[in-house]
Amino acid sequence: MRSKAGVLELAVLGLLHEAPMHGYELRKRLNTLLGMFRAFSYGSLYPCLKDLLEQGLIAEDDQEPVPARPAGTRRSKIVYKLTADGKERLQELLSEAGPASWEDEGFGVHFAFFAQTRADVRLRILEGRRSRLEERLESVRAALARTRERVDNYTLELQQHGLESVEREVRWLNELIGRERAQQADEKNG
Amino acid sequence: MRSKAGVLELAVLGLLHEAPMHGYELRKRLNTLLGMFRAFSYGSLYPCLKDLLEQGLIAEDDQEPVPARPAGTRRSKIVYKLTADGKERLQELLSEAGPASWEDEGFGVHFAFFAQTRADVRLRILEGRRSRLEERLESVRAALARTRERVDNYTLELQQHGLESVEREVRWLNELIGRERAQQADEKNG
DNA sequence: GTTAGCATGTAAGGAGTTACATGATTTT
DNA sequence: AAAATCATGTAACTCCTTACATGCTAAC
Repeated sequence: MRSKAGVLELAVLGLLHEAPMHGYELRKRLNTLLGMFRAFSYGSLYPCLKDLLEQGLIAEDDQEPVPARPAGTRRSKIVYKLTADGKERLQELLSEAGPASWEDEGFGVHFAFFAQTRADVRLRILEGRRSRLEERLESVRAALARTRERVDNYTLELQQHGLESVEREVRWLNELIGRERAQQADEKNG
Repeated sequence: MRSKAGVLELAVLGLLHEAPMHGYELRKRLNTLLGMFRAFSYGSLYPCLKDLLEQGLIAEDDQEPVPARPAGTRRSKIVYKLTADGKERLQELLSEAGPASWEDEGFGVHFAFFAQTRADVRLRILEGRRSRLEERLESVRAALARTRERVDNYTLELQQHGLESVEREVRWLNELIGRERAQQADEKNG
């Protein structure tokens, strides 16, 4: 019966785990963190915060540097922090190495919090994404081989560029997977 | 008062302009055409076809090779073709060089139909996308310079990879723009 | 003292997905 | 004759956006 299982939830919990923050700041950090991959608007962030608050995963952080404030005055900043439940939920989200973590929508966000993710989960996510991309490559290459001649130059150019982009990401993943494996081997020996 | 102004409308009209087709085939062609960029499900395609039919932009193509069919039997394939209004609408969509044509969601689809697009519109779309990406590069580079030290390796790796991907697309656009310009110059001379 | 940016929020809606439901046709 | 895949469609829902509404605070 849990709602809002989207990327935003993870992103917000992950960022608040690093440091308490208010909504406006959160959104900016979010959009620089995810830079090229995603951008969120206030219209989705604030409802999400409201929801997380109701679920008890985050709470208002009242440790303000200037506590003396006329009663009844609405403070203009609302700083949020993770609750114990929120930390637990974050760990749960960071532990799942399933489609949600390697499909296009989720991969960037999951990767962004790899520093807080267990090594074995990291590896499975990277491998999951790689095989997802390889599936895609194969199906597009097959389609290209089938329709080779009967397609205009722009369409071809687009497919070629798409293909190369994905091939590039696969090479990147290969390197990361290699590093992760080496690191795991180091830890076993050490 | 026009609805469904999404990418699907353009994609469907564009594909039907090349040849009449039924929904199932349309979806497959769509997903190989856009390959790496997008994928649509039947749940969005069929409602879209219904909508286009109601708007009179497409019509059922009854020129079947086997016209003799027991009356009352629902034929299992429904082949659609563009109407005159549909062709007009397609031209309208292909002529607009605005944000819809160079933002992430729309660019791939617009590019895919460049063969049917006027040369000046093509150029403006390519330039629009390039400056959009350059804006993004600048803001991410600025963010990177600001937060350089206080960020973990994975986050850095992600941002770096994102940056390089976009830089690569910019180079690709540069090449395409160069080609378009050369082609236009050729046409002026002859 | 007014513009620009900080800060929070809501209502309406867009564009798509998933899951379901059904039946025809082809392949094994 | 069973299984796969072709083919069409709907209902409920998700996640997010846009546009709006409001007020505070810093800089020029």
